[in-house]
Amino acid sequence: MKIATWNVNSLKVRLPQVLEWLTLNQPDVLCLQETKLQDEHFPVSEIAAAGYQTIYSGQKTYNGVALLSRQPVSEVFTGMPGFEDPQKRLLGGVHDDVCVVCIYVPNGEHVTSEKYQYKLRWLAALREWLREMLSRHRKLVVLGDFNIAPEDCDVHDSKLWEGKVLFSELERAAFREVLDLGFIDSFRLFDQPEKSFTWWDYRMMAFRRNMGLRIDHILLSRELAGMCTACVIDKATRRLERPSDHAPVIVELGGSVQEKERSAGSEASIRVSANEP
DNA sequence: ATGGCCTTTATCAAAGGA
Repeated sequence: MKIATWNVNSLKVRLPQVLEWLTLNQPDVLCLQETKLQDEHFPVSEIAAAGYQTIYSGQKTYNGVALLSRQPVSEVFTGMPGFEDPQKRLLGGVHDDVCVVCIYVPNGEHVTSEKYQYKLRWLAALREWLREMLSRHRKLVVLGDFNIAPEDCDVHDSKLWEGKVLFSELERAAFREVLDLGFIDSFRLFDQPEKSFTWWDYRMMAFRRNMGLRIDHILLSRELAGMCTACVIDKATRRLERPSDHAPVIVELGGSVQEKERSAGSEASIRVSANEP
């Protein structure tokens, strides 16, 4: 099972890239953020033509999240119960037996901004809600644009970013508190290239100079982490003409013991048949 | 050097993103 997240920075602009990306990567689930579309304008039929069902929660101009999937999603939810928020930043549901939560954490603007306080409130509400979700779903994935670089190695220049929004202590502490509920940062389950990032500013030739941050994440419950066989950042998509400023992140699941044995068995049988005269 | 770019909006300048 392949699950991915991508902040597209306007689905209207990026729709051709999204359709191309689906064809190329064949994910089971793709979560989108910053669709910036009201629900009545969501391109349901174009995405259906590519073989994907959709759930979405959008608004005019800002925010907006969506979940594209091969199989239908059940138990669909939008927003967090008990946290009234006109900004459309969260949705999810159960795909196969995996509960998927797609999030677009507030940016925060600046550490002295009222929007920063909103970001911290939003993250506290997320933590408490996820605590409850974990008690109900052993297979839970929380993915999206967290707008937080968790560690020094997730920032191209940690001295420069010290204390700044996206890397401030309070944001990083909030991220750790979510992990402490029992989530694993899938990207760090594997050896990764040095200076791996998911976002690069459009300005300053930041992408060419790899001046980025790793702020898009895929967090897995322990049970899913045990099945995870890969997590990669799709940097190639950031190189396209007229790109989003974020690159997609992809996890591969299904590495349970049974799955591994099954795939090892089929490889062996292929090898045997290939050796036959 | 405190900007640079991109997207949106009852555009043509300003806000927001990160």
